[in-house]
Amino acid sequence: MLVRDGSVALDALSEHFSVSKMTIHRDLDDLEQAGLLRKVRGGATIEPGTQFESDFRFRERQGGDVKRRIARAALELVEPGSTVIVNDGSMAAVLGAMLVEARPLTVITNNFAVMEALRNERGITLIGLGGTYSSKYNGFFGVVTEESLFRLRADIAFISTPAVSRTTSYHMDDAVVRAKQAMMKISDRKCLMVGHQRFGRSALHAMADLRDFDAIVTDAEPGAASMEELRDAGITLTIAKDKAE
Amino acid sequence: MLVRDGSVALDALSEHFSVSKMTIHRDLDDLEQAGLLRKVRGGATIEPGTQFESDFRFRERQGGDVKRRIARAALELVEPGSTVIVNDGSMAAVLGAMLVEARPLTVITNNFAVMEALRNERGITLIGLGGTYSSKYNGFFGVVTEESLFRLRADIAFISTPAVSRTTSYHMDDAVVRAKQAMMKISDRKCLMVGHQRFGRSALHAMADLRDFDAIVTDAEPGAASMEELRDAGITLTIAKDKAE
DNA sequence: TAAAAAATCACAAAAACAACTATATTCCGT
DNA sequence: ACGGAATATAGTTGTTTTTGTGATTTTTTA
Repeated sequence: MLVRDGSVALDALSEHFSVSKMTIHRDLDDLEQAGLLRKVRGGATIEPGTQFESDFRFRERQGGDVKRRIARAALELVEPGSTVIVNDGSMAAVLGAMLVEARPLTVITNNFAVMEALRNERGITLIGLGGTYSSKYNGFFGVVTEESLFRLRADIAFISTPAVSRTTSYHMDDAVVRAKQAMMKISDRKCLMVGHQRFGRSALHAMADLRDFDAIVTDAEPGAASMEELRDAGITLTIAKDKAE
Repeated sequence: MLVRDGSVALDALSEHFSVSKMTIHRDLDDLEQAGLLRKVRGGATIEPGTQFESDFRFRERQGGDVKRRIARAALELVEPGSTVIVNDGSMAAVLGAMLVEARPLTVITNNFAVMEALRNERGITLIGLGGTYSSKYNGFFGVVTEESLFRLRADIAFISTPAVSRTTSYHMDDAVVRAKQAMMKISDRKCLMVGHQRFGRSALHAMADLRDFDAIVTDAEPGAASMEELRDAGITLTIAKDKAE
């Protein structure tokens, strides 16, 4: 129900499963503990907040068009023969699948969806990053991931983010931040991919300053306030045009 | 009753067949195991659940009979709560899918099929090993894999091999051998899984001496010559019995 | 600020589970 | 065909877990 509608009422759940509200409360508490949803008054939601990021299975279904546009614009930066890093996230997964168009390539990723998509493609050398699997992000994280990264280097890293406030990008999860930072450290060039609605949001952990990126690809101009802040900081956005191609 | 009504109450079944509720419980457990229904509090239903679709019980059916038998015997060595390593290969993949039965577990693997099977199972902490993906072996290998392993430790490692000659196991691929050896090094106990036809064969690279393993599981006795060599070396095989269970 | 709605708490009740006992059924050698 | 061991099946009892109820507190709304 959450994946379909984004949120549910407690009463609806109680009715649907014919159990008491108390039971629903308790079960939602458990699910919240497990990080699968966020309890709100009167029910539960899967929409992300500052501390909560929704399950990738939900994010995967959202805004496919926007993601495709941004990914396609990002793809322009990839030179055949180079080594590319793709981070976690559903937008990154879309880009990952497109990488076959720039063959031959070496692709480094901790994103399980990208591994699935590229593993049997000829002309793609796939280097998977290990670590502890997170089903929420559908990827690998942790010390193992970071240590593996420091044995490698890449020409360009594609990083995505759920929140950009002023000139800083944020993420609610510590381990995810560290993985992204490690990826940036070992790459000559860095490209940030972010939907225009993600501007003006923030989250618990700061991830990187926008000036650290060589390119910032988005699908449309964010609000005037954000634009001004960016202009002041001398940051230019690459706007992925409507499905020209 | 399920087909007609979609669900049944445990009390109704108990009354209808005039047996105790306990008996109904046990029978429903069996039927659930066989994948015919789903137990819910107070009864059973055939409505599909959310988690239910990726049904491991059916997944296990893929893979030859021999592999299944060896894997099931190997499963006996797994204690709930421990850390298990599963190496590459299709027999290992069959074992990997069975590991849900010994939950909770931490599973370390470079086997892509195992990652696919276990990644969304609750009660399984999946630690994927990174490295260069090999589509031939459907897994990850190379320096990154080995280095990652040395940051970890495990209670038991399940290693498979395509060739055993005298008291040594072999593999044709250098990188695979190194990964397997690294896995053995960081595990308290080691278990070798090998089909009986693989005895009396050899390959380019020596992998390990059979005496290094705490258990060697196979499906049937190999030829008399092999048996004698093993006996002389004081090695005992565990023969996985025919589909007992 | 009071009324209403929702969430929480504490305890009773129901259900599920585990361990053990009893009873039936099958298998085997004679 | 028989007795008896081995095995499978069902029942009992006691424990643990889950759920429901109604009182109580907190939060929201008017």
